[in-house]
Amino acid sequence: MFKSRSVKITKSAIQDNHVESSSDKKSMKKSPKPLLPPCRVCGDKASGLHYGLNTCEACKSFFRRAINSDLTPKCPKGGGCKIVQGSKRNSCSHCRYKKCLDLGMSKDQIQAGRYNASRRKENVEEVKRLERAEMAKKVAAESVKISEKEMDEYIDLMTQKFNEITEDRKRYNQCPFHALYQIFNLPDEERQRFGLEVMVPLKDRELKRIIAFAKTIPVFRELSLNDQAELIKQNRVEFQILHAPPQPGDTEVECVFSGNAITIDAIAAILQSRDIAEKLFHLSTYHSYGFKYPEILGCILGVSCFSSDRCHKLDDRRRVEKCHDLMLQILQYLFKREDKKNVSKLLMKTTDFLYEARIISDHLIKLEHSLLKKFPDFPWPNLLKEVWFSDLEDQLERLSLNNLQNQIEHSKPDCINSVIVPKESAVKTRNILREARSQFEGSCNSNTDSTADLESIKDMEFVELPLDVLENLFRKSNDAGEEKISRELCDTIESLTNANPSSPPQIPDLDDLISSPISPLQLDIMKDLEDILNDVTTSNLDDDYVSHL
Amino acid sequence: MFKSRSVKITKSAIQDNHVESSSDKKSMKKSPKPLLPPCRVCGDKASGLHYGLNTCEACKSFFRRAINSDLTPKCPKGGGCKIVQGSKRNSCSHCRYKKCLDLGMSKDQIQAGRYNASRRKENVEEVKRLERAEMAKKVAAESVKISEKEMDEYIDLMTQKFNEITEDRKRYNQCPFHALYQIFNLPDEERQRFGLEVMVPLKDRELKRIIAFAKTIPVFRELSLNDQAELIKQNRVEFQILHAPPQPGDTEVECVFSGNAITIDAIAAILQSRDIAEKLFHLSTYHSYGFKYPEILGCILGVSCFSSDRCHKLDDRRRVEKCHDLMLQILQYLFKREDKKNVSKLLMKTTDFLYEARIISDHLIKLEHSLLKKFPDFPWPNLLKEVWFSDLEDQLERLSLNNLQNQIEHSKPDCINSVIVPKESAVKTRNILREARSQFEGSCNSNTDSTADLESIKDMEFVELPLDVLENLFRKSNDAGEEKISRELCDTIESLTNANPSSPPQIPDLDDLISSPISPLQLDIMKDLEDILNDVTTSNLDDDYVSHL
DNA sequence: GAAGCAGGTCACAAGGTCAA
DNA sequence: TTGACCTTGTGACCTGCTTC
Ligand SMILES: [Zn+2]
Ligand SMILES: [Zn+2]
Ligand SMILES: [Zn+2]
Ligand SMILES: [Zn+2]
Repeated sequence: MFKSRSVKITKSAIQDNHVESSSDKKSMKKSPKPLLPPCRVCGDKASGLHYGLNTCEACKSFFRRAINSDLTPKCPKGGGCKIVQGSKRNSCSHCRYKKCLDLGMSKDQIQAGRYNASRRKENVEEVKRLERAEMAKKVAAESVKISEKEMDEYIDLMTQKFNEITEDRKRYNQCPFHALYQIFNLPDEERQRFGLEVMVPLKDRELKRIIAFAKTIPVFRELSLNDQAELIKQNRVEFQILHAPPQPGDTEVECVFSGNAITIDAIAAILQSRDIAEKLFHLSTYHSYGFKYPEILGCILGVSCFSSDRCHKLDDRRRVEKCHDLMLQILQYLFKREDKKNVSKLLMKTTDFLYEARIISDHLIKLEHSLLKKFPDFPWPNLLKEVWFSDLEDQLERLSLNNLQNQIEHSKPDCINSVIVPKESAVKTRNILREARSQFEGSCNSNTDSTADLESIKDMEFVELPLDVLENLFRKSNDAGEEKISRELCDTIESLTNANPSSPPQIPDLDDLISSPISPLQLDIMKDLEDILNDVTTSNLDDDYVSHL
Repeated sequence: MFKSRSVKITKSAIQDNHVESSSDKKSMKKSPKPLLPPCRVCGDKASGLHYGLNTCEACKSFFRRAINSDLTPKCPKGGGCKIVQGSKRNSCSHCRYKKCLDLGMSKDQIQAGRYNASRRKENVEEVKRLERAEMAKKVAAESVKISEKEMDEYIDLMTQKFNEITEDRKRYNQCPFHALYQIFNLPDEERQRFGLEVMVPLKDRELKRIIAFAKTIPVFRELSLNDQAELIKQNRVEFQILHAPPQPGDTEVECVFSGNAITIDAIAAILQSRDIAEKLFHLSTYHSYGFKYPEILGCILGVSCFSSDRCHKLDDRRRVEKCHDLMLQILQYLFKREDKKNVSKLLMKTTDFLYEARIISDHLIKLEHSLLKKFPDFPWPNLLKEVWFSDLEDQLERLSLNNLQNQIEHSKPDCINSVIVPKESAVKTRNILREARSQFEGSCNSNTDSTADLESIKDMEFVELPLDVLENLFRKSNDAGEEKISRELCDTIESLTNANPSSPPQIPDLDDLISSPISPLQLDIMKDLEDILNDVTTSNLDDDYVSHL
């Protein structure tokens, strides 16, 4: 963890700092990972796209020489020579040349100049895909011990519960999951509020369905209450997507959500993003792999219940990860049981399926936050408010801890006294601190950074925050979290735990779901976030800010 | 103390954090399409006007660098390097530079600021034209697939041109199409000649209108020049009927032709056939099916431009038929677009409509021939003479090869030494033979044969021709045909095809087509024609008619 | 104020160099 | 012969200015 430090940063200092930072950027840019898939010829680290193929420097030079010489791709040993990384790639130049040619290297495949956005994206996507495939392999390799009979039991259990919650969903919540987000498209605020009144109880019940499902999994029940709460909080949106994934429509531009056909344009409008709409539609392609049967969807839901990569506050992360492996093993067993031939393919598809659902859920969470901000005085149920609002905190945390901390560690620790965070986060930071009755002290300076090498942030504004302030903030947020985060959620989970395990926990009636209205003072501050952006530039961070603790 | 240090945040972190996804805003910005023709230098996607030429970013940058360096346009390899899209454009910078200069790129061609409307329109027009040409190529390559958007464009195009030629027709040729044939009813030869002098330029212009219309159809332009000429020649009379079909009159025995009401008796007298007059009048009944709107008539004209069943010398008959299908498909789409319920009924009506027009046109062609024969020394425009006269040849050929030859086969071959041909053809035969410096031998016996199976020739006079003469004749006619048929027509068509690909070809403008405008005063004498409808005499065919060719 | 272009920038690849 | 490193040309994207 960080040590508490307090450094006064004047505006001029920050200006200087910024100038320096640009030179830093250059020095940092020499090292940045190009993020390329490995050399297609030998598997070594690729240096770029050469003659139309991602290859290493060695293979690039080799091919250049090969095409300018009279080297033939005919191997005297028959052509079966393996071309792999290291000195082995030089074992047979004929076969190396042949492999280059077979993979499509050619002088008229040359690409000059910069990458365009799509090309870069392709590379990044492929690296990610490879990484995911690697992960899937690892998981398959180190499986937890569980008998087939037990796995059958697990599958039966989850299938049964899946059918139950699906039935409940049909009875009480006919509308597809995107209905909530349609509220944004309603013409006036009155109607939007009315839409909320309809939707919010459904959302609340949805959360309870998720809890009910998770609680039927024995290993889930054995986790600490905090961990159960955290897992449900972090995976709830994904769960909701996976519970009823879209099915292919009659036409290419249509998909069926909960029985309702809808066009991609409509979804794009509702979700306010064409990219996400396309990803959502792509989920329907998994329908043909059997991702529609209760057994398979139930198992996939089971897997998703144990995704720990978004969780930050787990009492026993290792245990959760083991459970996750277990569920994957059960899914693999199910695939094997149902379709022996395609197990590995189906596992791959599952990985992709979950990954895509995750991307989509990230977006949906943002939309939910917008709702919270737009209607801070709406009588949100405690449970919903807690879970949704907690996401905001988590988002900040994730931002700060996972990325900033990472970056800070790569620099000399004692040379750092400030970080640049997105303006928006700075505002949230301050608000959260205020909530915690803390003092927000010190100075902030906003600037634009248009030369950022990452495309998506080129128009974004940054705020420079003294590091100590951030550090305290993170600790504060963490400490507070351990005390009383997710009380409502824990209570709900617990109340379902007490039920007789032999008879599945009852899903409460709709009437019971709406809690008494609350005065969400905490949320008020979120309302004017956008307006406060200006203040940040001028307000001073107080040096004397010392956290209690 | 600590030194200042900034740490930049990674892209993913910021994207996750950004609630109002900026990518949405960008996707909104993405929608306005530049819509430009491809790079003139390399053919890649152009980004705008650079140094006076539509080029891609690459060629723009290249030229900028070239003029600021000591690069010469002298190629060491002789200058024949092809500069095309992709990595090939970098194969020879000298030639690339030379091509830039040759195409007129230069520093003083630069233009800053906005497009004016006209140049933007030029660009859009050219892109559309190129797209359509692409489509036309596709059609040629056997794929008759066409999108609705493309069909809409075709319809717009044809409707627009239909309106144009209709306007032109109104301005220069107020008289109905049958006015020409009224010449036969003029009392003396002097007036008939005068009538011809008035009518012939109008007919000439009419032909050019047809050419102008046909040339706007992209798939038509893609046909070989010979095929274009042949189609226009064979379908011109039909086109003329379809362009302004009669409209229902106030009474049953009246019809309105180009605004002039006329009785069926009068038409029968003019066309020298009551049967044809009735058929012509029947066309007016299609008025109620909507065969009066520019969209529909335009499309029907489009269909009629590709009727290949009267053509004998097509380079690529299959392609023409494909085009015909395409036009029918577009017409069908139009019907569907305008009136979903009656599509098949309307299509049936179209077929009938076209068939009846065809019958009528067969008759009108005969009348035109009579004119040619009656006034062989009239200064017929080359174009008209060629087209009209060629019809005679064609008619002879068709008659002879398709029908007579058929007759011959059904008889014992060695018992035949003569066949019966229409008298008219016999005359032509002799003329053609004379032209070809052949000997016309044998005797002719004239008789009438009203039982000929072809409707159009049932009232015609026949002559008996020795077989060997006919055979020689046919062979001669075929040989000559392939060499220099329709030179004038081809020239006219070609003159409307702008060959320069870099400047957008103009859609043929009718005003360019007419050499000397006709004084509308001349049209006055046509009024007198109405009164002189009494003398319908079958004038004798002149055997001594020798065509100048 | 939007559209549009010249010029700048720098990520990118081809090809050259040279020590191993 | 190989491959790490360097030089040079390229082009996707951006900025600032002009024009409408
Ligand atoms: Zn390699
Ligand atoms: Zn080998
Ligand atoms: Zn170009
Ligand atoms: Zn050259």
